[in-house]
Amino acid sequence: MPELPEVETVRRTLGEAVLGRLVSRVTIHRKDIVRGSATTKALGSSSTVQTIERHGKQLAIVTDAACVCVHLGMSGSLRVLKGNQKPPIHTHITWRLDDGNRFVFADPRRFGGLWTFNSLTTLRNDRWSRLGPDPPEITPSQLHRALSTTTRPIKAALLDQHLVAGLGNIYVDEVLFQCRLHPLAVACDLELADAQRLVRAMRKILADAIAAGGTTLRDYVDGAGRTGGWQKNRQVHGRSGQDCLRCGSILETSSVGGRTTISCPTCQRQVV
DNA sequence: CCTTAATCCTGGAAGC
DNA sequence: TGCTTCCAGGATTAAG
Repeated sequence: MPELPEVETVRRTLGEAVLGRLVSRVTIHRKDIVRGSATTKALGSSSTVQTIERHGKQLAIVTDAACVCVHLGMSGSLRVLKGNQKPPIHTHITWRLDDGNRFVFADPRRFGGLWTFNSLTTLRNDRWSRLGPDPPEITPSQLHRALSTTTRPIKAALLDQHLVAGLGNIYVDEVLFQCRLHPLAVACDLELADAQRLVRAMRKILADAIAAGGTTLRDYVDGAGRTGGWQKNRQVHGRSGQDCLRCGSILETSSVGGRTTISCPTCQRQVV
């Protein structure tokens, strides 16, 4: 379930433990989780961690000799292990640091993965260039223009990482509820004012969720192993059949873009 | 070019 | 209690 706030929280918490550290050894437990060159060198062995970057839901662990793009998918995690701390189940890659600690990539469902690049520039040019802007960066007119190109439901469009990067199923439902927009509203029928409201809501909700350390429904923990706290702020996700907190109607479940969707039939506006 | 649907995978929950 | 079935979902791929 890692969406932008969870991935950003991982970026920050992992960074606290690994920035400036030398990677003394990399162990590949499962090779097919790595796309591109799956050598320990390409994964950062014998190099120093310089920065961890994020675009949308993806991270880049950048050393002075390697650049590893990490996508957590649905169940992936990047965690620091102190001392002899036991690695989580389904740990696929282990990085050992010069301070004796380790950090690991684990992913039970293997929807995530690692992609190796020569540099952050190459990653940005070859991979991240296909993603839309992050919600904090996108302008209302940019979003309006992106939405104008598709007849898909607004929810499907917002989940498309090529238009705007970082939203997943949980936050997109929350954003649409906040904006009083129905998930099935046709994207290209929305007006600039709708895009303005969407941008404002995305920024607010994602910023609040980052401040709360992300949302933990079941498995998610940050780089230090801590759970998030934003789940208690959800207005619609996971509340099917319960009262709308705004108007009291019963929240309904549907499937939009193949995803379970919760919305209020009364106060979320259907457009065409 | 566009869209939607199937697919990958495991573990937890629900059903029998 | 223990087995089976279903479901969760991000992104890619195939199909319509």
